[in-house]
Amino acid sequence: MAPIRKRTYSRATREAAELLGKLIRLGRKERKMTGNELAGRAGISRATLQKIERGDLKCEVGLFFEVATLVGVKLFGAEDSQAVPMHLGRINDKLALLPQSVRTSMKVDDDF
Amino acid sequence: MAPIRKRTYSRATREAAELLGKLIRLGRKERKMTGNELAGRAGISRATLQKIERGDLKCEVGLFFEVATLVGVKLFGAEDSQAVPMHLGRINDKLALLPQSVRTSMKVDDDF
DNA sequence: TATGAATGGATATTATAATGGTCATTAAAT
DNA sequence: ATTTAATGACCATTATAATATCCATTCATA
Repeated sequence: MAPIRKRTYSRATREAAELLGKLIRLGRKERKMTGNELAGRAGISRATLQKIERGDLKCEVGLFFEVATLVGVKLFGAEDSQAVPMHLGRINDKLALLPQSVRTSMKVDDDF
Repeated sequence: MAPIRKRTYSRATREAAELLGKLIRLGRKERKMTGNELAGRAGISRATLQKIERGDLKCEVGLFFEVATLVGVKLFGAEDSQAVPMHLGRINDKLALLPQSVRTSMKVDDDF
């Protein structure tokens, strides 16, 4: 009955999702696809596609990305299909160098 | 009991989420934050943060973006804070020019 | 202008994500 | 080497996203 959970999102988050949603809608229209067509291809309902194009933050990230991919929206400025895998490789390297566990140095015991 | 719904995602989608997740983990470690700290700041559970950093496609896009923002991961190659709003403006302009409704021209009646 | 496709929005139901808790393992700092 | 925070993983519960379906409206075409 009572709304138990209320989330807030930063402006950056809201605008990023709104942008992605509109890029998707733009891509869809450029390809002359209807909402039903795109939803069908993505394997989702038209209602969900509408939420995505509206930038609804509650939708699955997987659905956002899947639909974006279907209409040719490049994620992470991925010019070609190998950009993301390549970027992934570099990130893995950087992560491997970092300490595995972050430890906040418990005490600044500098009075020795 | 029986798994009713099974979704598949394209490779591009999976890799994009994996990349974003790792960028988040990298950003977190660079800032020397623990999982609990970041989860707390984002207002989510540690378990959910772990899913996000793993690139779990089932998580909310809003949570992905919120956490990314918190650790300084730039979405859509947004160098500064005004890049996304500016991009948004341009997209709105392009959308305004397009026909509001996509109509698959019923018949290719080109024998006139 | 008429007409039907396309869209926008709402709702009840169903599938599932997020949570909070627990336990085992790892590894940073002493 | 010891200690203990940090992490990784799992599970039952709860909150909620996705669906299906509906109706109203808009608008591209004939």
